[in-house]
Amino acid sequence: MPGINEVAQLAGVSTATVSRALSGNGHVSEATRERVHAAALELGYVVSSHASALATGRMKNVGVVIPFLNRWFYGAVLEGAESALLSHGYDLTLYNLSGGGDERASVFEHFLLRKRVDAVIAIALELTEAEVGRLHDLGKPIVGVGGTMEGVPTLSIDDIGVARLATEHLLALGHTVIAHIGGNKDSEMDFHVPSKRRVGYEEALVAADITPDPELFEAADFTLQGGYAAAKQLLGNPRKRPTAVFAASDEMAIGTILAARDLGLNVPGDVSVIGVDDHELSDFFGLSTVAQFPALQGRMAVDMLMDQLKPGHREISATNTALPFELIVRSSTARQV
Amino acid sequence: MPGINEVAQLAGVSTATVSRALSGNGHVSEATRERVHAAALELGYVVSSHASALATGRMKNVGVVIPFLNRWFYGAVLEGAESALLSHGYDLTLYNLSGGGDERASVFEHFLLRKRVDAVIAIALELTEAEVGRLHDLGKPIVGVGGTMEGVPTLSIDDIGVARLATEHLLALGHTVIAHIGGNKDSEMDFHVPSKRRVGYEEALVAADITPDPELFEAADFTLQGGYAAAKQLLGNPRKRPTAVFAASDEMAIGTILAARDLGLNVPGDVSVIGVDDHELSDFFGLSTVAQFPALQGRMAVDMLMDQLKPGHREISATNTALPFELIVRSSTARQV
DNA sequence: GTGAAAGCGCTAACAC
DNA sequence: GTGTTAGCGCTTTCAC
Repeated sequence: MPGINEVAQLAGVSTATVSRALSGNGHVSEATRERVHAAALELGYVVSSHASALATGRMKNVGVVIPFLNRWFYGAVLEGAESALLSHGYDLTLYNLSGGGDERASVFEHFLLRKRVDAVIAIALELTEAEVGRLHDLGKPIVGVGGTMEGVPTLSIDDIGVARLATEHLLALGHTVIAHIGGNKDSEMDFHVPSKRRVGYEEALVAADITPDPELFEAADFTLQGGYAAAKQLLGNPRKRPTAVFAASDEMAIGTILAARDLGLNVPGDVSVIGVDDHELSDFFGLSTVAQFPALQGRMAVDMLMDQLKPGHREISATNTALPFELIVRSSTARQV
Repeated sequence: MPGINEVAQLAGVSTATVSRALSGNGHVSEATRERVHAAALELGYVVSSHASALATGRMKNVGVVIPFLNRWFYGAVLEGAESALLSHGYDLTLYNLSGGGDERASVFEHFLLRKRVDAVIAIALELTEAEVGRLHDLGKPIVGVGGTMEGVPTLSIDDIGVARLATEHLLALGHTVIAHIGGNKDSEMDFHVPSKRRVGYEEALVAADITPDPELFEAADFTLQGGYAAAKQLLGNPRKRPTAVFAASDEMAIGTILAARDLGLNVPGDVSVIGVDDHELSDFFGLSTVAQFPALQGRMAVDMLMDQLKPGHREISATNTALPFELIVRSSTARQV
């Protein structure tokens, strides 16, 4: 493993010059620059990141904390963040907090704080004040995605607005008996997403002079299976069958479409279905949905972080930035006749 | 940010003792151990990983290279690897190679080699000899998952055996006209998985004295949509409709089930369907499958790596270890009457 | 434009 | 069991 010394020797310059030539910091004549690069290439030299990190205090590495890895949405956010980070020359150190609570404590105590990362992106995870404080004490910027956090710049979607938009679409089509499949206690994640979506749903109904009916609400766990079971309950009710269903996630909406089929109901003839996400399968199922753009979310988080990591921008404006969303109408929703 | 010096001062010992007490290497009296820990806690001290990495040469960090993030299978492998790594006190630095070819070169040149990682786990990615050589020159162990690689210990499933098992299940149920949905050129990933599965399928047929019929093969891209389209072709053929379909992935198998429904065919009454993976949705669809256990694969890869990272075990036995798989019979396969 | 040298914060011999 | 000290491999003033 060649070190900077070997390169310096081969190029006939000092290690300082090698450092300058390779990092681009400081002035080096074009001629020596080339000589150094050639020498480095010949020796297959690569800087030792710890040595340079030790000398500069910068790691070029950001920690990403995320609650799930094998769910489409989170995978997509992660993918967006990873490629953005890579293009900025940063590594991404992954911390998956799907396990229990002590795993979380351990990640914070033993990993994030070891100054191995320059900054942290928290996805769909609400950090405690203590966690935020600890990180900030160490001078590490944080960006949150998926909800707001005191003292932390965040990126989050207007979940109430998303739900209202979906519900309004159904209302505009003439539906009045609109059911909602939302979250249960377990899926009431860190930012109360399920609750907010239910609020948006109810707001839209009220705005249309319809009183929300608790019987038209079913809780599920945001999975296809859960949506299927919930939809069976809703659509199987002979007394009060909804003509439309707004599911808080596309996976649950797809479960709803499948349940409708199994009950002999036609979508959208007998029942309209709309979800949230624009899941990779939504197009296949012709599901109308309110798209959020997870990969974009990951990329935006990285951009925000890069701003904060720039030497100048020291004052963090700990505000929330709204994430875009968009109604996509496919064939699962139709006018109520 | 307190350093080891402050802790040493507060505890009234030398920095060496602090290091020993905190890392557990070397002997320290119980009394001072406690004093040091108390001091560290009071100051909120955490070791600087770069400083210790520079001093020891160990980073406690492994790089994971993976081709996809938002596909269930890969997410699950990653999840298994992440939690195993965490429990060994290692960080996981993620490199997603879903992008183009230059992204791959860049990851190797600029990231993996910066000695930020102690080792590399390559998932479903066949490293070139040059890549392996470069890594080994730097003294970094590698473990491969999903296929074999010259000079690298690997973990991989017997794809031919998997396919044979699935096909034999169908044969044993009395099916003789068995179609196969395999991969297309694009999905012919690094280890020729689709080709191997097709070979296994054909071997099983031949062993049962059935001549593989090219007309009963359709290529798809391993997605649900792709499987659906392929199945439509196969099951829509009025002249030679198969009574069973073996899909090379569960997602394609689920697509097949959906296609059968849309064609008015009953599964398993009219057509039996079997896949590979044991995808999270397979149980819901009653899909018979040959399970592979992605999270376990991730964990096993980490275990192999830890063995190699142990001081003693310097000689790498670059052999392949077979991964377990298992037939799971659900309701999508039945006796051909 | 380039070199010399002083660290960055820790660990690991080596003494005691 | 504990302290002293010499690096680990870079970056970055400060001279020249």
